[in-house]
Amino acid sequence: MLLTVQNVGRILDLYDLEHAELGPTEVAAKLAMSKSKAHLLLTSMAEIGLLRRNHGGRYCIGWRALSLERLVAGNAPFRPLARAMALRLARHCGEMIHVAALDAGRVVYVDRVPGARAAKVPVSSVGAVLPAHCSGVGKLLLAHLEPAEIDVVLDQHGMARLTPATICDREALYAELHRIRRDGVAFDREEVQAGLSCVAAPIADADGNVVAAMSISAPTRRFTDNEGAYRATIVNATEGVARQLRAPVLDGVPDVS
Amino acid sequence: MLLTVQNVGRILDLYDLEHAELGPTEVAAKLAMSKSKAHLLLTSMAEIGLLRRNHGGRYCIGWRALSLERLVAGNAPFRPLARAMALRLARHCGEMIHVAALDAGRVVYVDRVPGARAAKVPVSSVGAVLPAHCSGVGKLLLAHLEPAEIDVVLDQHGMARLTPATICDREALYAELHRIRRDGVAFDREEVQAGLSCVAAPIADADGNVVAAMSISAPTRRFTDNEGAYRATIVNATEGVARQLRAPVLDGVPDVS
DNA sequence: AAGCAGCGTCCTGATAGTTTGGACGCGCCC
DNA sequence: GGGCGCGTCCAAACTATCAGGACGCTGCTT
Repeated sequence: MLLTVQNVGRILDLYDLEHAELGPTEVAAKLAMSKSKAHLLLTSMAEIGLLRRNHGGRYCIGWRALSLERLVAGNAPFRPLARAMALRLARHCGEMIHVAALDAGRVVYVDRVPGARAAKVPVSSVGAVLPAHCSGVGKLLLAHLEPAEIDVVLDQHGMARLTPATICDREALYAELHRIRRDGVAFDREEVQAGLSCVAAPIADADGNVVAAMSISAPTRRFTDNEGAYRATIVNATEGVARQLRAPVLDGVPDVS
Repeated sequence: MLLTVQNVGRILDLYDLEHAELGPTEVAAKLAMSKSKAHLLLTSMAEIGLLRRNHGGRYCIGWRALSLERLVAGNAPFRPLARAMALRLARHCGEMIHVAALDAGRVVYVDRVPGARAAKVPVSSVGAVLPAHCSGVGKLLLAHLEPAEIDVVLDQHGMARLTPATICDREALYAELHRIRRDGVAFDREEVQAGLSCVAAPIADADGNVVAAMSISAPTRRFTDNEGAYRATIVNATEGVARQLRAPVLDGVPDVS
């Protein structure tokens, strides 16, 4: 691990919706480094377009993020398939559909399709990042990691409490992940957001590796009323996506890879 | 300029729609560095989420790009204003409207709104990156840099020929940029794409700095028929955006910065 | 109005991380 | 089955990075 690259990552970590601009002094204080080092990192990141220099020497995320985002879309074969399926699901059950993947131990929402009567989910716009120990998709993706990997992730990011229902005990989480592996689905009962529940199922690629997860979210009341149906629906949907991923031949056109 | 950060930038530069995956050997060859160094850079970038490790040790753009994209949106005050204006323009004249900014010497398309009869513009989806010496927005943004900066940009990225009309002579470009500064608008007459022309005008922030450009693109035939009207329209539109940027008080609500 | 405090920026020597080249194991193609 | 190419990993040589301080500036206080 190159230390300079690690510092680049730590600086990017500092940015969120409340902190859209940062100066050298602020960065130096938060990361416990010298001001000159912070300044050098910021100017260098600005030169490669990751950051952008504002009036007055403060730095915000650069336009290059837009072009990078464009490159992400193409190289994940599951993404267009999952999106098409999410659209069908949203039309079918009217709820909020999420597609998420694991990135550096955290959950990234890759896609989001609201249904007609979908619940407002404030924390999960596309690109939003959440810890993996809560949320249906998070626990599900975590459950399909190597056991050693799970510990690394938990050590790295901790187990913050988001609601009274969040699982913050490591042994309890182990048990939960075991259940998830056994059942093939993960439930989130108000662990992320009070009043909001969801059920998630895994999307496996052609090699059987879990590369993403899809979920149906709904207000807890409506969710419990339809729990069985939603569970069956999400499992069918993700298995459908996995089937398409396993089948490289579509419409008689052979894969050209 | 931190060398390691520069290398991160050079690796990101290697990715485009045709090269969505790269391995250490490929990177080492293209950047003339040792394979072990390329490998170390790739793994480090993967650890901070900029890249993502595929099956078989190849690396593609990571999910973090999605979350970064989300952070770009908020911190450019002109962006929502320009978008609203672009929507009005597209409805009004029916053509393709672009909003672009300069990033590390290249043009990044920040927004794109197609009108009802808009021409298909294949090269300019949001996040697309183009050299600055061609295209209306590119020349316009270039024209408002410091003269020394212009040379730096041209030295860095060259002046590739995209169509027979592309300006590839440096003196000719200087003259063109001078005209653009004088007239306040930049024309692109098939310099990027045969059959496609556009007119661009600058968006200036409260300090008078040109932070972005907006353009109306159309098939050359229709464009020349409406040239005067389009020019007046885009100038009015960008001045309208600039006026809103200069006025921190909107609807009687004082700015809370 | 002058002084002060805080910020971003830049410079130079001391240091520690980066770079290199090679060796290993693996899968693929011949 | 053998060879080739790839991704991965290791230890020493070296070069870029790091820390501390000084400068100019802006905005605020006294």
